[in-house]
Amino acid sequence: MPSRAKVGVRLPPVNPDDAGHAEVRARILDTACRLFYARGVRAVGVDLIVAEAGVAKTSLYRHFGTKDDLVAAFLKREDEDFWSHWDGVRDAHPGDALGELKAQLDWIGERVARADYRGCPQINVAAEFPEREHPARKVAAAHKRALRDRLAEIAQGLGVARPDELAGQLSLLINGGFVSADALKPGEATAMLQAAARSLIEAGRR
Amino acid sequence: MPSRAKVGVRLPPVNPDDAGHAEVRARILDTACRLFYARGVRAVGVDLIVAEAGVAKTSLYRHFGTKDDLVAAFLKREDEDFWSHWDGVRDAHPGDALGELKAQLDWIGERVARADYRGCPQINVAAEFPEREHPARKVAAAHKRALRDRLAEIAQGLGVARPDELAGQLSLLINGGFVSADALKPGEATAMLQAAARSLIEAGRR
DNA sequence: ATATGCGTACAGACCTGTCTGTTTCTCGGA
DNA sequence: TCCGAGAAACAGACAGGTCTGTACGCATAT
Repeated sequence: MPSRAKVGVRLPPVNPDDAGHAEVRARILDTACRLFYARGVRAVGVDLIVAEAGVAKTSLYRHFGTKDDLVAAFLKREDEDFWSHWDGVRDAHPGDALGELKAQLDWIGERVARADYRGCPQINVAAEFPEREHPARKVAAAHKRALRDRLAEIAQGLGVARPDELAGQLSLLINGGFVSADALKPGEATAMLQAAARSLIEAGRR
Repeated sequence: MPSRAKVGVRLPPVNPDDAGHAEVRARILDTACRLFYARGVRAVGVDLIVAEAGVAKTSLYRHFGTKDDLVAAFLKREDEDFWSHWDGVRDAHPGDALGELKAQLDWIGERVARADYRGCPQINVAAEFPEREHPARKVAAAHKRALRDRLAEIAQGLGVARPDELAGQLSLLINGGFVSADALKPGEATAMLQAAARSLIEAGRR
C-alpha cells in the first residue's frame, strides 16, 4: 500500500457529467465498502473488488487513483451515511436535546447489536493503518472530531454545568459501544448506553 | 494466514527445560509483539520478524507453528502483562474499591496518553481479523470478558444497587478510552475517565 | 474522434511456509 | 577425558500464491 505506491503516469481525469460514468464509480464504491467493512481493508484486494463489482481494473484506477484513495473514499461514504442518519434524527427533535440524545443512542445501540456488525469502520481502519498521514486516517480523525462536536451541541441544550466535559464523556461511551459489540449480550447495548448517558447527565447537572 | 495455512508435517516438539531454547523463543515473541503492535499484524511479515529478532525462520516455525499462532501468542502476552499490572494495582488497595478504581483509571489514562500508543492490541487485532474462530480472536474475546469481570469485582465493593450494570458501563468507558486516544487532547484521558466513572458511581448509588 | 468501458496479461514485489545443509551445544557412555 | 548422537540453532533458497499498479487491444457511445 503506501510503501508500494508508485509514481507512474496518472490516468486522465474523468468527465463528471456522464451518467454511466457515475454509475460505474458507484458500483465500485458500493462493492468496496461492503467488502472492506466485512473483511477488513488489507484482506481485500482490488482484484476481488473489480470481480464482484463487474468492472475492469482500469476503471477502478481511473476513478480512484490508488487503493489508499479508495479506502479514504470508503470512510468518507461511511462518514456521510452516519451523519445523514444522525442529522435526520436530530431534526426530528428540535429544541429537545434530551429526547434527541436518547434517539441517537437508540439507533446506535440497535446498529451495534446487528449480527453483521463488525465495529466502527473509522476505528477499524485506524487500527489497520498506523501512518497518521494516510488519507483514510485523516477522514477517520475528522469523523471522531465531528462526533464530539455533535455531542457538544446536544450537551449545550441539556443545561449542564460543563457541556464540553459531558460531550467528551459521551464520546468515550459511544466509542466504547462501537468496539464492545462482541463483549455484550444481544440487545444489551442500547439499555447500557441509555443508562450510562442518563447517569452522566444527572451528575453533570449538579 | 488462515486461508493460506497448509497441513504439512509439523516440526517435532521442543524441550522446554532448555534455557537457550526459551531465550530464542522469547526473542521472537518480543520482536513480534513490538512490530505487531506498532505497525499492525497484517503489515508485518515473518521475514521481518526473524530479521529483527536475529533468528532463523525455522526457529520461528518450530516455536509457533504458524503466524496465526504467533499472533495469538502476541495477544496472550499483552493480556498477561495487562492483568499483571492490573492485579498489582488491585493488591495495593485491599478493601478500598473506590481507591482501586481510581488507581486503575490512572494508569490506563496515562498509558493511553503515550506518544506511541496505538489503541488496545486486542481491539486492533479483532479489527484486522473478521474470523471469530481465529485463535487470536479467542484470546481477545476472553480478555474483554475478563475486563468486565474485574470491573464487576470492583463494583461489588462500591456499594451500588446493581454492580453488574455499573461494571458494564465502566467497561464501555474504558474501551472507549482505548480507541479515542487520538481524538483526545494530551493528558485529557485520565481526568475524563475519572470524572465519568465518578458520575456513573454516584448515579448507581441512588 | 475522443472518452470511457471491458478483459487480460504482465511486472515487480511481497507473502507464508517448507526444505536443505551446516554449525553449535549438551549429554551419556567408554 | 574423549567421542558420538541428537536436538536445536542458523542461513538461505525455494515453491506457490497474492498484492498493487500498468499496459495493450478492442468495444461502445456520444
